[in-house]
Amino acid sequence: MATCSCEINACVLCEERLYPGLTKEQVCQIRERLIRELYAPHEVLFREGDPAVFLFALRSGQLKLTSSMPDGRQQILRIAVAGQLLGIETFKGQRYPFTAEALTDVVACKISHDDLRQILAGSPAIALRVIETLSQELDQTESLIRDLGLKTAPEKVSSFLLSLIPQRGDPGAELPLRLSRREIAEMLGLTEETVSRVMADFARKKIIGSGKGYIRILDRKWLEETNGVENKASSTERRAQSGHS
Amino acid sequence: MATCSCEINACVLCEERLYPGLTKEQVCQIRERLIRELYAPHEVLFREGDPAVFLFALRSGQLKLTSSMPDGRQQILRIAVAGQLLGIETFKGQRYPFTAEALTDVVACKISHDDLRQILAGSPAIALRVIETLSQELDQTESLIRDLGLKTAPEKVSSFLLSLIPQRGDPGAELPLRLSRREIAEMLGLTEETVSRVMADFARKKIIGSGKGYIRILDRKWLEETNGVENKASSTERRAQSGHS
DNA sequence: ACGGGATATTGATCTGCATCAATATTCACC
DNA sequence: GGTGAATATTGATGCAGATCAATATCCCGT
Repeated sequence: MATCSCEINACVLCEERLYPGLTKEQVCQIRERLIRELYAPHEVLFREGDPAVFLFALRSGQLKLTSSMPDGRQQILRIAVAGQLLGIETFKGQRYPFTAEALTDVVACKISHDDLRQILAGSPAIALRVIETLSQELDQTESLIRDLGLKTAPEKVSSFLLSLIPQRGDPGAELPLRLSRREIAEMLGLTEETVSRVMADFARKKIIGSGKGYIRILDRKWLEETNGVENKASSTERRAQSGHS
Repeated sequence: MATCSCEINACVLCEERLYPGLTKEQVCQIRERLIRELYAPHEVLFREGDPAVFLFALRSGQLKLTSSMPDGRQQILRIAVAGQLLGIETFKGQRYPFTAEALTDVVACKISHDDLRQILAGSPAIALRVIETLSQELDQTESLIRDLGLKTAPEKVSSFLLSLIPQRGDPGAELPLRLSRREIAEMLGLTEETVSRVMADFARKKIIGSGKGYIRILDRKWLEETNGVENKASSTERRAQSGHS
């Protein structure tokens, strides 16, 4: 039949335009393999070490992906945003390598590995889309490595703050901050005290304005210089500004 | 025609069995888009910030992927091994996000983004293969984040040493060590002095034996405990504070 | 509006690793 | 096999950020 009741499942895997060569029937067959799920903030989609049965296509909202050590130390690997595919690291693996926890209300489509594999085998357009998503995730992850491996605490925080700025939209507007100090610390490899101190310092210097649950970037240029990634022209005297003693 | 002279280009993208639905002619057409290249140790395939024209499929050898800050601080993002695809992060991007430098003799197949896109659009088997590779790279990168973000120097070095052990083969054998102390440090977010000290300490404790250009794992279990990933209650169980959220 | 737990700020001190420094070893090349 | 440059080891000292500690503030349910 030409219609089915699966529209509610709309996500990165089920937009009709991704299947140019397929009939509506076939598209519906694909869609029926997807299970739409809703999660509230703090809900866990899956835990590190669990058998990896499903993948998740994130339709809306944000997740944090964390890995922890037996003694309780925890690291945020990445913040997943709408459009990304979760758990693809287990494409050939057995267990989820991280815990996925909702930061906001989340809508996600769940699908089994085997089903995804079949869909990919039959639809190059979807496969391309997945490759693009994975590329983006890899890029995002590599950026975090840069931050963790060679930046000082203020540089890390600058980097983090800059990452909050949306590509489109007013950069001077209030930006929602969904992570606690502890979570920011867990992302940047710092302690919450250090994050708090650095952000207080930034606020004192009028680099940012901070309220509860949001921040406002007041001096983006300063952050971009402090975060260290930008222009290589002023490389020589750069290090002077880092600590004020 | 049924034969062409492109066999020399064999790599992850050009194994015939990956194109089950295609004729030999078509496979040869794909292969002709690939350019095989050879690199000696220390040769650079491309530099961070260069316009990203080509992707590289690594056929044999190892590469280090590095990113550096204007003041010279440098971070190894990942060691790429045979089978991986390089520069896919730029699938939609403009510039390489890292420098790729050969650690060993390297054979790689070079291909333009557009050509790869066409191949992927026409061959789901290849696309699946690329997805698997990307998954592996993402997993590898996430592991490094764990090391960088929440491990101490000895834990980092343990982690690194364990990563040298091949899946198959005698774990007690001499393992080739292609990275200098400085490079190990650049990978783990340490200094070369610290790496040297930790490794000297490990050698003193008979955890490893070290010679020129190789190391030998003498006490793998100890490393696995020290690296912290497995269950370890021996040293500090008092820190575990069951704080969920 | 109140009380109590979670989260954040701020201060004082400690420490793991960086930094600075001085050899020691290996390697490349003639 | 000797000479110098790159790499590695080892020691001494310093500091950024962790840790410990004491409020302060927010948040939510009743």
